[in-house]
Amino acid sequence: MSLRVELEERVAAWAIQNFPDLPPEPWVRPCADERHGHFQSHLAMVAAKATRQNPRELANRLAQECLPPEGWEQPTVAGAGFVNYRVGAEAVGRAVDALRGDLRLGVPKVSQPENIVMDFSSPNIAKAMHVGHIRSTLLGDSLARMLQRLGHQVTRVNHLGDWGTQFGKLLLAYRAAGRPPIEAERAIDQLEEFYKKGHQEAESDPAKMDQARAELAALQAGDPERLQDWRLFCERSAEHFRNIYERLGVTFDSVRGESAYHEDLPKVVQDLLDRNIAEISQGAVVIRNPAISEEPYLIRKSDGAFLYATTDLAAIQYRTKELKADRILYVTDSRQQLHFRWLFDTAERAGCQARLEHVWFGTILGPDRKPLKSRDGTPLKLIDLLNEARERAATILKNKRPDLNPADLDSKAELLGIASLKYADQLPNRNLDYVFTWEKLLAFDGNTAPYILNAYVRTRSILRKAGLTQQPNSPVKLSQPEEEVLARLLLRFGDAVALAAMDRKPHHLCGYLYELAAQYHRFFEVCPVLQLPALRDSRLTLVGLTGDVLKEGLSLLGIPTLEEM
RNA sequence: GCGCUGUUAGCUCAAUUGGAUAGAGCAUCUGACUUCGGAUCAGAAGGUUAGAGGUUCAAGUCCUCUACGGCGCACCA
Repeated sequence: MSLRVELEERVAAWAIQNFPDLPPEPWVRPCADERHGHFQSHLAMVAAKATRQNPRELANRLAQECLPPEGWEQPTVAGAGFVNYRVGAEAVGRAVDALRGDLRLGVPKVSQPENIVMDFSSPNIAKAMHVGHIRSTLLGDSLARMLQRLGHQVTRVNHLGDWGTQFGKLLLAYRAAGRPPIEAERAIDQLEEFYKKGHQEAESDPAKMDQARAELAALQAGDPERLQDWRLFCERSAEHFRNIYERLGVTFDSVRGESAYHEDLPKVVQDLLDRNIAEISQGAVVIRNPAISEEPYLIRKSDGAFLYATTDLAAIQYRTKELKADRILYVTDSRQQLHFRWLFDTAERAGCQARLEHVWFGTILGPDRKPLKSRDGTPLKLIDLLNEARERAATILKNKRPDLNPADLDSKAELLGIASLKYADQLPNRNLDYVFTWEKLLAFDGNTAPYILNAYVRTRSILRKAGLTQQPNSPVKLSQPEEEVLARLLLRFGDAVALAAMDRKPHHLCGYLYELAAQYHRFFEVCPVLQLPALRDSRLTLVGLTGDVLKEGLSLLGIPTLEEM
C-alpha cells in the first residue's frame, strides 16, 4: 500500500466521522513542493466552507485528532488551512520492506473487476498501415495492459475494415487485370495499386462506377469467385499487419472484421424501426436526437446499403452478448467524437447495458500543422517509420558501442528504436493534436525511452557486479536524502498506474517513470552501493526494486527492457 | 451557421482534476569522472498561463465574452 493511501484512509475516516455530508474525494495528496511536507490535506478548507467554520481551527483539530501512522512526524498547519505531513525515514524503510515482498509492486487491485472490451488499431484490408494507426494501436495496447494489471478482464479486439465500398473498386481493377497472383513480398503495394487504379477509373467514368458497385454487390451477395479474391486480399493484408504488430509487441484476443457482422445488419435496422427509435427519411433509415445535432444519424442508405454506424451497432450487440462486455472502450482519433456520441446514444436507447466510452486522441499533423502526408502525398507508412526508428538507433549504437557484433547491434537497434517511438508517442496528453517530426518521435536525449532504459541498465549492471544469483532482498535503511526520495518515489508506483488507467492517459505513467529514472541517476551519483559494506545489502535491495519498478512500468507502456545497452 | 476541441518559457510538452513560490526536455551558457556504464549529474538563464471580466479563502484549471488555430456536421469509414 502506498504511503499516501495509508494516510488517506485515516484522514478519510476522520472526514466521514466529523463531516459525513462532504462528498468523498482524495483528501491527501503529495505536496507539489516538498519544503511544505511530503503530503498535504486541504480537507479543513473544504469542510470549513461547507459548514461556515474557521478553516485554521478545523485544520488544527484535524492535525491533533487524526494521527498519522507510526513513524510519521506530528502534522503541522500552514497557509489558509493546509495540514502538512512528513514521513520519517524509518517508516519509509518499513513501507519499502513491505513493497519488496509484494509481487504487484504496490499496484492496487480494483474492488469490482469488469469485462472490458478494448477496440483499437482497426486498420483497413488492402491498405498499408500508416502513422494514423500508431496512436490507436499503442494507446489501446497500453491501456489494455494497465487495466488488466488492475484486475480487469480485458478482451483486445481488432475491428478490421474488411467490408467497405473500397472493395468494389479494388475488385474492378483486379479482375480487369486478369486476377494476377498477389506476391507475399509486396502484397500491400500491389493491392494499393489496384485500388488506386479502380478508384481513378470509377471517379472519372460513371459506367465504371456502376461496375464497381456491381462488384461490391456481387461480393456481398456471396459470389464464390469474388469471395475467393476477397479472402486472398484479407490473408495477404493479415500478413502485413502481423509483421507490424509483432515488431510492436501488440496482440489481440479477437480479430473480427466488419464483414463478420454483415448478416446481422438488416435485423439491427429493423429492430430499431420496430421500436420507433429509427425512422425513414428521404428513403434512408435515420435516428434523430436534437440534443446531439440537427442532422440525423444514418444507419441505412436510401439504396439499401448499410453504413459504418450499422456495423458498430451490430458489434455492440455481439460484444455485450457473446463477449459479456461490462464496458467497451473505443480508441480512435478525435474526429469521430460525434459519431460515437450518436452510437452510444442509440445503443443506450436500444437498451444496451454496457458502459460505452470513447477514448479519443488528437489528429496527427505535419510541421505545417496540417494533416501529415509524406512527400508523395500519401500517408506516411508505419513500416517506414519503424525502419527509420531502427536505422537511427543503429547509427547511435555504432558510435557508442563499436564492440558490438552485427547481430547484437541489430536486435538492440530494433528494441531501442521502437522503444523511443512508443515512449514519444505516449508522452504527450492524448487529447492534444500531434505535430509529427522525426526528431521528436525518435529522440534519444532527455525525457525519452533510452533515458529510462539507461537507468534500468544501470540497476542491472550493479547487480551483476555484486555477483548476485538472485534478487537482493534485505531490510532497507535510508541514510541519505537521495535514498529516501528514491524510496518514497518507488512507493508511488501504484498511484501512478491507477491514475493513468482511470484517466485512460498513459502519459501520467511516463511522467512518473521519468521522475523515477532521474531520481535513480541522482542516487547513483552520490550513493556508492558496492563500496560501503554496512550499506551494501540495503542499497542493493533499493537498486533491485528500482529496476523492478522501471521494468514493470515500461512493460505497461508496451516497452521491453534490455540488460545492457 | 451550429457543435466539439485547443492556445502555458524561443521550440515540444507537464502541472495528481480548484490548492501554497506554474515544472521538465530540447536549444543556449557554466561546471563535475583515474569511481557501481558520461545514453550521467550539478548549476544559470528563460513566464502578465492568448486577452478582458467574473466566482472563490485559493484559478493555468470553473463561468461569460473576445481573438486566433484544428476538427466534425445524411447517404465514406
